[in-house]
Amino acid sequence: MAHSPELLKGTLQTIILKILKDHGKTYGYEITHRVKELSAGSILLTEGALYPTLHRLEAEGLVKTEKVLMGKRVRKYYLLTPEGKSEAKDRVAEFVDFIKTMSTVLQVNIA
Amino acid sequence: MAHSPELLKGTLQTIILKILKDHGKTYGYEITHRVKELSAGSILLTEGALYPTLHRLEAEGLVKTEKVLMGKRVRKYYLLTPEGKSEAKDRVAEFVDFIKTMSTVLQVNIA
DNA sequence: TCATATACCTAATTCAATTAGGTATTATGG
DNA sequence: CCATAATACCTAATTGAATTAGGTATATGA
Repeated sequence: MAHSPELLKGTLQTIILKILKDHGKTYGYEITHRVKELSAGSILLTEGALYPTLHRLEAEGLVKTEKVLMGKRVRKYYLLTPEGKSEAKDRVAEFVDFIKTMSTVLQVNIA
Repeated sequence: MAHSPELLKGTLQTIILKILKDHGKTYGYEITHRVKELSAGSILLTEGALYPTLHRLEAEGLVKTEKVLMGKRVRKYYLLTPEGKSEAKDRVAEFVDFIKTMSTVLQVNIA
């Protein structure tokens, strides 16, 4: 079911950037649920990992935020900046490249 | 050329176990060169990463060592224990599973 | 009313990997 | 013949992303 968390390291930013690119503005809690759904439950992005990563991406200028009042609760949407969009594309391409290399090194067929 | 080192995190043990499984007994310096060659220069496994990992695998009982005297120099071969062989298989399978999941999440085709 | 879900967050810790060395032997080009 | 590169082992200190383990508050369904 769930993957070894070791392998997930280094992929969190890529996942989040891609989610934001495909889905447009998304709030934090929603991101964890989208990842869980897309991965059929095998990638469980905890909030302790999510929020620091989002804040890091924001500090790097790759995402920006919009606060929306929902009843008495403030919901914070995250969305890509233009640089974020470009970076999302690059990171995904890099990941594809990486798994191609790894497939060769590990001598496995990805079909 | 070289990949973002972030993505490599968590894959080092898998790479090393697979090299030892395919190649049989191999010494440390040789492992770095095999990985570099197999990856066409895009995975540069430094010795600072390699040796601690090999020692960790040894402590976990997945690899054992054989010292061979080459002239005045001691060469230390690393080879899989039976548990290491089994673990190598499992780790590679896990990695394949992981990239399948990631392909879905990132919506990319691996061909 | 009480647990569960929603929704944001952070502080402390962990631990693999990076950086930056150290030591010594063996080949090789000028 | 000598200096440099290549071979070959290693470790200590640091980094930094992720994990663990919380905290706060609102909304909802049984």
